[in-house]
This record gives sequence, structure tokens and C-alpha cells, in this order.
Amino acid sequence: MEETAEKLPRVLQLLWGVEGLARPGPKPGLSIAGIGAAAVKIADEAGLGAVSMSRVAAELGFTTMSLYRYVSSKNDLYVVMVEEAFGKPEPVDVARTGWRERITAWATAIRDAIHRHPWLLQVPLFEPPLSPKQLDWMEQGLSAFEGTPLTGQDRLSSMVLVNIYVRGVTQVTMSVFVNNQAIDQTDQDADQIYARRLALLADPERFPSIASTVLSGTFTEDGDFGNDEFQFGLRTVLDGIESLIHRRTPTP
Amino acid sequence: MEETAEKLPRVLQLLWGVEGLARPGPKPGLSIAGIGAAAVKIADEAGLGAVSMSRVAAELGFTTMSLYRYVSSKNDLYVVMVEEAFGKPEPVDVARTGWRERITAWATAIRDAIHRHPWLLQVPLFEPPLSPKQLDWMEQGLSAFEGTPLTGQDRLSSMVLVNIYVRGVTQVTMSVFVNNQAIDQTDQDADQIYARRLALLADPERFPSIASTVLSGTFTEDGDFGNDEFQFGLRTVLDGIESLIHRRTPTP
DNA sequence: CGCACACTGTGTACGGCACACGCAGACCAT
DNA sequence: ATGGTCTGCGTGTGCCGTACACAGTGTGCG
Repeated sequence: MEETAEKLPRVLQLLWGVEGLARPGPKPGLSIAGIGAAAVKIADEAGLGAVSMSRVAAELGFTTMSLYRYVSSKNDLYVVMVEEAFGKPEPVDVARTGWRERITAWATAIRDAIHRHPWLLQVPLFEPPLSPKQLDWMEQGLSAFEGTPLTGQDRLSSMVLVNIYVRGVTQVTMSVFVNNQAIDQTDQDADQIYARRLALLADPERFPSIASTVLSGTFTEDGDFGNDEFQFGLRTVLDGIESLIHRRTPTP
Repeated sequence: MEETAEKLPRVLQLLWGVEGLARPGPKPGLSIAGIGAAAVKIADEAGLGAVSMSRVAAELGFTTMSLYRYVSSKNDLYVVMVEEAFGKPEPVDVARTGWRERITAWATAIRDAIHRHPWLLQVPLFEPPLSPKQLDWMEQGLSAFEGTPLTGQDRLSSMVLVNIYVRGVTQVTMSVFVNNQAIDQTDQDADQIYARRLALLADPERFPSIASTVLSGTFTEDGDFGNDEFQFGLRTVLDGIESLIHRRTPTP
């Protein structure tokens, strides 16, 4: 384990709870969890753009530089925020026997987390996750394919595919929140504006397909657009994975 | 058309070439295309993080504030950069009769553009595209489904799905470039480091699926990982769309 | 018991950033 | 010529991330 502590960046050490043991020097006045919670609170209230080192520190009643004892850069702060915002995934319902139900539940849970914290989609991340709760999510995603004939590589790719899909479609559907200020126009308004502008610009000669799509009202009509669209596209993705499963199933 | 000019933001007006007509005042010393090209050059050489208003202006031999006559914010600059970096899509090869071949070519072209300009994935965008060349891409994506029984909504969703997939998988595959500095370690090294750390942290009791995946060597082995993985996942996505097409096909 | 030292939070400072604002001059339609 | 309008420029503001030196604090070891 000491090898772990040696090589991992400090934030990961703290996130994995290596901080428990007694050490010389003053007792820490802050904690990773506290910093993460404060940053998440700020992002929830005022957008990711409002999250600055000084703002987070002020929220906690400390000075800016204190944070650097726990988080060595802004990027590290982002890691902590993601860890805090996603939280631990709900334990799997073992009664869901089918892989489709399991992975659907997983995908929906991710979407819900993003809906709770829209700024998650704007967080710039530069490496795959290694933090504990993120690994819990990964574990749950992979385990959804248990019982299928998919290989390890297949499962990883499929999980990534579903994750990619959820993030992407949520981003498109939510027509991303502006980060620096609250907007007075709703998402629907934004869609309307977009549809109108697209109608203006989509010259039927140069853009026949776009024009016909616009004319068909695809962009303007929306009922419970978000959820319907999500389920619809997810079904398409899962159908693709299902065909992969069939391909992997040995024919008797 | 004057209604167009009235309501559209300035950048879009310029991008659509409304700037042609004669107007009072001095001749503009800059152009949208020139600004975009300069910004793209900087991003290619030094990463997206190196793109600042002052840096772009310096590249052009002008002062920082001159840019704001053409681009009203940093976000607008991003729009111009994307427009420049993607360029116009190659004209469709009408000989590709099948929708699968057409959308595959489209997806591959997008991936190639991203490979040419990796920073494209880091560009924060807050609204769907309305710039001319981006609409060309959209047109081509939609037209790939001509001849299928898919509805307008279906085609839009399918195109978005493929686009999402390409962006997502490319991001994962390229284990995103660090933006502020050149890295001495290659992508493979980064993968190796990740695999080793994951092996350290993936306690088989808490993370059985991850552990078994790691042990199966999924993370460490990679041949021509990028392309294989891309084609593989794309096939899965297209299989899903194909099942949708079957569903839409009326049974005689 | 006391001491060295690792570790804590803090203050100051720096360079860079996006952008507001006001200005002087260039060019057009009249 | 002349008025209005648009160009590019210079100055200035507030914020950002973070490097660095410093003083206080508590622990484990001698």
C-alpha cells in the first residue's frame, strides 16, 4: 500500500482516505470532502464559471492559498468536485436480471446526476477517472454485462459507449446552461430561437435535407422532449450492443 | 435577408458573408477568416489554452482590442475557430449507395478533422451550430439517411448519435491532450500509467468487474487501438440504427 | 521531557486574462 | 465639403491561478 501512497498524486491519496493516520504538524482545518462540497454548492448556485479558488476558500472561511494544501491545482479541484457531485451510485437492484435493465438503470442514474449538476458536462477532464466513487460507477457499469458472452474488451467498449451517449445526448438536450449567469430564457425558448434562425439560414438549394427537416417541424415540436429522446436514443444504442451480443453468442 | 442581418449575432453575419457590401469608415484591416486561421494556428502549435485575444492579435500584428470589432467575445472566437478547423466537408461520393457507407464516411471525416486539431474537443460550445460550414456538415450527415424509411426526427437523432459517438470515442481514445504544454510521454505511456494505477486501486472485493477486466489485460494491450476501436464501436452504433430502420420498415 | 521537524494556514506578489470605454482618424453617401 | 459612421488603438479594471517565503502547531523520537 505504501507504494500506492508513493506514486499517486496527492488528491487521489486524500480521496482514497490515506489521510486517516496521525502525522506531525497542526490538525488540518479543512477536508477534501468539505472543499468538494463547497465547490459543488457554488457551481450549483452560480455555475462552474463562478468556481474559483478564492471563492471556494471564502465559502469555507479560509484564505485562497489554504486550498493548495489539499488540492494542487484547479484541475485537482475539478476531480474532487466530480467525485462529490456524482456521489456513490445506488446499489444495484439484483432483481433486474437482464443486462438491458441494468445498463438502462445505470445510464438513467448518470443522466439524473447530470441533471442535478448541469455543470458536470463543462468540467474539463484530462485523464480517465481513478477516484473511488468514480470507480464504483465504473464497476457498476461493467457488472451490468455479467452473464453475457461479451469479452472484457467488449464490456469496456459498451460501457464507454453508453456513457458517451448519456453525456452527449444530455448535453444536446439541455442546450447547455450558460455558465456565468442565470438566463432568463428557458430551454424551450432557446430551441425556438435556434429553430427560427435555422429556418432563416437553411437555404433549400444548398441545404435540402436540413430545410426539409426544419419544414417537417422536427426542431420546433417538443413534448417531453428530453426524456423521450433519451429513451429513444438509448434504445438504439442498446440494440447495437444486442447485435454484438448475438454475434458473440456461439451458434449451436 | 435584411431580417437575417437584423437578428443574427455579428459573428454569424460576418461568417455568412454579409460583410461584402460597401460601408462608410476605413477599410477593415482584418477578416474573420484571417482571425480564425491565426487562432487555429496557435491552437495547433501550443494548445487551446494558448489561444488568448492578445496572442491572436499579436499573431496578426494588431492590438488586442482590434479583434473585438469582428468577434464580440471569446466564445465567438471559438465559433470562428471551429468553423475554420473543420472546413468544408468533402463532397459526398454519390457512388456510395448505402446509408451505412455514407454515414461511415461522414463519421470518419469528422474523426480525421479532430485528429488534425485535437483541441476541437476542448472547445466549450454553448449553442448548436449555425455557421455555414457547420451546416454543410449537418446537411451531409442528414442526407446520408436519404432513401431510408427514417422520419425527420429519426434522422436528426441518428445523426446526433453518430456525431456524439465520434466525439466521445475520439476523446477517450486520444486520452486528451494536455492543453498548456507539450507532454513528453506518449499516449501509450499514459495508458500504461493508468493501467498500473488502476491495477493498484481496483481491490477485487470492492471492484470485482474492474479487477477482472484489468487482469484480462484489456487496458494494457493495444495494437492499432485507435482505429480498430473506432470502427468496432461505430459498427455497434450503426447496428442500432439499422434495427431502428427495420422497425420503421412497413411489413408487407 | 524536550526537541527537531514535518506540516499547517497566511500574506504578498506576479503575470496573464477578458473585456469596458473613450478617442482619433479614415472613408462613404449626400 | 461635410456629417455620420465605422475602423483600429491605448488605457484601465478586476479577476484569475499560483509561486514563494514565513510563522505557528502538534507529533514521534531521543
